[in-house]
Amino acid sequence: MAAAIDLADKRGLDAVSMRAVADRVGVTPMALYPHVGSKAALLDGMVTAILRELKPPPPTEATWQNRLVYLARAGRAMSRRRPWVAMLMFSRPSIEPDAARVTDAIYQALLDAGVPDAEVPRLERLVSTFVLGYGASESAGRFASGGPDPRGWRGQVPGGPLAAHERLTPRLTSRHDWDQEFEADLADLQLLIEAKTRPPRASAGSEPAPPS
Amino acid sequence: MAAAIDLADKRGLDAVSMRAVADRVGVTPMALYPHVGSKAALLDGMVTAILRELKPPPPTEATWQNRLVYLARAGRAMSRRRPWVAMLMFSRPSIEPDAARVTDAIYQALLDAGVPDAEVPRLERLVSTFVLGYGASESAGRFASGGPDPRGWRGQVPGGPLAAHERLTPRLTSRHDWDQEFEADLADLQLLIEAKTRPPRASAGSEPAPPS
DNA sequence: CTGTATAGATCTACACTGTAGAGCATGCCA
DNA sequence: TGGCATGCTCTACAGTGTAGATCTATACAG
Repeated sequence: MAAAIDLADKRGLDAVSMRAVADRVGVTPMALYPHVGSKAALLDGMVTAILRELKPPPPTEATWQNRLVYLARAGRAMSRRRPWVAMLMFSRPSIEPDAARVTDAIYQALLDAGVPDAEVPRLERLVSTFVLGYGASESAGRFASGGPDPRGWRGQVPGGPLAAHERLTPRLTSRHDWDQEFEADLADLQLLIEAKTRPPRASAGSEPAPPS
Repeated sequence: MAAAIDLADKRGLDAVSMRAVADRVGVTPMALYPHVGSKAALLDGMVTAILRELKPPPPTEATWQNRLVYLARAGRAMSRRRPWVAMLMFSRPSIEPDAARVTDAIYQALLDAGVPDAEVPRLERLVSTFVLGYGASESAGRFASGGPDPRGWRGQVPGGPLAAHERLTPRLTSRHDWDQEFEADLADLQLLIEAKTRPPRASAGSEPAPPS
């Protein structure tokens, strides 16, 4: 497992092949199979190992905000250190024991915040999905801005000009600080959580039907 | 492109190989290269095509809430119809023209909601990252619950029992409605956006929401 | 009508992938 | 000493993306 992780860190996830891992362990590819089962299981084991080395949740005495922010930052840090984990984690059930450990910490923070029990699991998924999505976007290239050259959206678009883009141009051309954005997002999510500590109310309004 | 998408729809993304696509087009694998450049470019082209077939944003007369919800639902619907797109989209810069079209619609909705210009791009990414993450989690298996059998987290965990899980057991064992959860998440994000329509404050005080 | 240029498809080949199946060596227990 | 299980190795197969050279059919100049 360690060999596989090291390989992914140094030469990318694509370089993690049975043969490469076996070589690094000093063994024949087929020797791995009794131990890891399959390539998919190997990738699974890699995230499990990473998840396990995620530092224990912060002490209970800290405020729930601090604990939540700590966990979120830890998640993002993990995904920056290993740009390959985020994508893998999307394909792993979040129920497995190691993931459940950190899930539980988030549950706890939300409970301490005063979120009603019925809302806790959903909000946990909301938060963790966002953190994971942010990490994946960063490391897989979705957030790649290409610098201050807005050639992408300025290219002619069939449906006419992009009004909002035009208006926001100054905001879009300046280079971006992704750390800062993440922190701002966390603050907003915190806000959202605080809003849920008050009794829930029904939403209003009629919405257009979604496309099938 | 259509052949590749059809293949992915019917036999999964892994079945999309140069040879398979070429076969379906009635041509030799190498004949594709002058047209698509590479396998990576082919996958890129697939999402581009999907993005392009995403219905045009709803009419401007609708409320911003309706437009936002419409777009979010459309995104999720897309990721349910083609379970392979969400993961691919994480590795595609969101700047490209086709993506920019829907990005612009979200910008517009946020602007109409009264979100200050400086916050709009970030909030757009917050929302779209979540929607994409939700879709990816659903279709790649992260949200796989395994039904009402909580064997996963109930398995012995080295660091002691999972207190919050224990407390939330009744909420966790019941089967889940992911449509409903998505809607609830959207409502929450809407709430968050409304909170940002008030002038941005430097500190993080928590004020109850005044009536609109 | 002929000759040639050119765009596009093809064929072959290479290095590589995950893994099934058979064979082989070593250590433990009777 | 024999039997046996465990763990490793070897070979092989069907598949991958794609570089390089070759072939073919079409369009156009004379």
